[in-house]
Amino acid sequence: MAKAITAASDRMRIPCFECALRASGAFKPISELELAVINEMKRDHLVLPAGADIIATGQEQAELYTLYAGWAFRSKTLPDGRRQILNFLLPGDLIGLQAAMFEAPLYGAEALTEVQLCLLPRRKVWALFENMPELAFDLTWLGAREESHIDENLTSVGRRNATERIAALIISLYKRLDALKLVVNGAMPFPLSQQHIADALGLSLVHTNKSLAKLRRLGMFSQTNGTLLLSNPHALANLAQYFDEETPKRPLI
Amino acid sequence: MAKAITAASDRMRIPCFECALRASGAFKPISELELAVINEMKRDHLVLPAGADIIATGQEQAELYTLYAGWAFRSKTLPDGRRQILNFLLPGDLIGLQAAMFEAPLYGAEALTEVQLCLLPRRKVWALFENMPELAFDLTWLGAREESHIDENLTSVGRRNATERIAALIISLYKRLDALKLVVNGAMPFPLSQQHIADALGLSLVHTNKSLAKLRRLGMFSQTNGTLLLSNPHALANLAQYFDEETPKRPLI
DNA sequence: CGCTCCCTTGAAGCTGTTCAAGCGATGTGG
DNA sequence: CCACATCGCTTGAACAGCTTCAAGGGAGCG
Repeated sequence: MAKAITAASDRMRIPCFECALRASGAFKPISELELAVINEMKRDHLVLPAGADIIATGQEQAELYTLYAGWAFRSKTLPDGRRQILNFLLPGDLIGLQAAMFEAPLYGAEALTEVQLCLLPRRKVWALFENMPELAFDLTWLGAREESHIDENLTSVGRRNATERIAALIISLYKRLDALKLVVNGAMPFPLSQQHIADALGLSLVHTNKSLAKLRRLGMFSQTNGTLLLSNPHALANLAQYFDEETPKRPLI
Repeated sequence: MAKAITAASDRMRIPCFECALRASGAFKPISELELAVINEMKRDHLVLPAGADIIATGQEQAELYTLYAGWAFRSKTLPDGRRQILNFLLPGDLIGLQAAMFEAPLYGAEALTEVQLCLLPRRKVWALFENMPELAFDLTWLGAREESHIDENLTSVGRRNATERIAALIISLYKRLDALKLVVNGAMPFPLSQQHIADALGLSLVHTNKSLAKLRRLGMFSQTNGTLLLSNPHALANLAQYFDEETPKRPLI
């Protein structure tokens, strides 16, 4: 599946008019003009291998990206090395809006699988606000949506116990993937390692492993190399007390 | 200090030209035109008592507010009643941007002290994007700033122990209040109850109490009716491994 | 073959929760 | 003006959820 990566990043040319992601139908319809502006703004199409830094914490002047394919995550690391994963990023998600607004990002973003990124230069963001209010609004909308995901994460880590946290994480990913038409018969791609889950949920690796095993024993789901099969999403949502709906038809920039 | 509140909300008239908050000098300079537009947009100036709902979870079509005076917080509650405070809001902060973008808010916002609010009708938000890109940009900027606060909270709750969490919370409030010129000789207003702290940090009330006592015993700070006196902010920041800087000169809408 | 990465399992111990009780300040109605 | 309720803070004690330490196993790869 993973193609050979020679340099740190490969480049491809994919005009926004031929965007496979948009063709999935999961996104808000868009006018010809808006599409042309986005295409104009997109400077590059990058391919990065799993584990690559998309935004590094030290870095100045981080760019803005749209995740075109693959999974990524944002994280924050304390001086002594403790790491917290803030949220996971799926196709269509914006990466680096916060970083583009400030001088230096306060977090890092990393590719979790091989990813493809649409590069939207940060110095063109302002032009969007000046010339294309619809798209500027969409940008803000996507920022608000990301915030709502972190809100949910924070409630999980603050108020749910280990098994509930894992259940909530899986359900929320399931709903997001489902909206992207990436769930087939209850089976979803699941490239997270147990360490990723632990880092996202504020748990130790060992306890994450045991809680996952417990949920499997309960018959909630099964896993086979990179795929997770949800037998009963409803039961899992109940266990997690998770009832947020994924917002329908979001914009894609 | 607290004036008598007769109805659920009192109304006042404060034109943005006479904004005491802006006069504090903590905010980004603004053009005459922008100020006029904000003044035009501001429909009302509300006074709500402590404990009042600013945004209720069920509510549709929540409005957008700027907190003019007092403290508030956003929170999320699970079906079984467990509550997580997501972040605290101080003067100059926007309330309800996320809610204004979606149909229904996914969280609640509540006054923690008596508050004064500038009401910015949500149906005028779009006009801002169309006519005043500078202000629309500022709106997005403020959204990104709020997200960075939640990022920090999430890292606390996920990866810091009880005393570190409390230390980090106090330091971050201290820095924000300091930027607003609300700290006098290391003394800051501190209206949070221990229950608020517990709900914000994912701790039980009892353990919050004991951890607070420990920090006081360590000589980190002292509390006297609604005021917290920080003896050594640097030591507290070290203990929390908290080193984020409050971004200088933010916009005020 | 040996290395690394990820997952798994057992055991011990600590951090934080839950239960329980009491205290002082504030407010209210008889 | 006192009796009584409420609210926020405090403290002790028992328990449990989660962490840490330790060890081992399987799959993929040079």
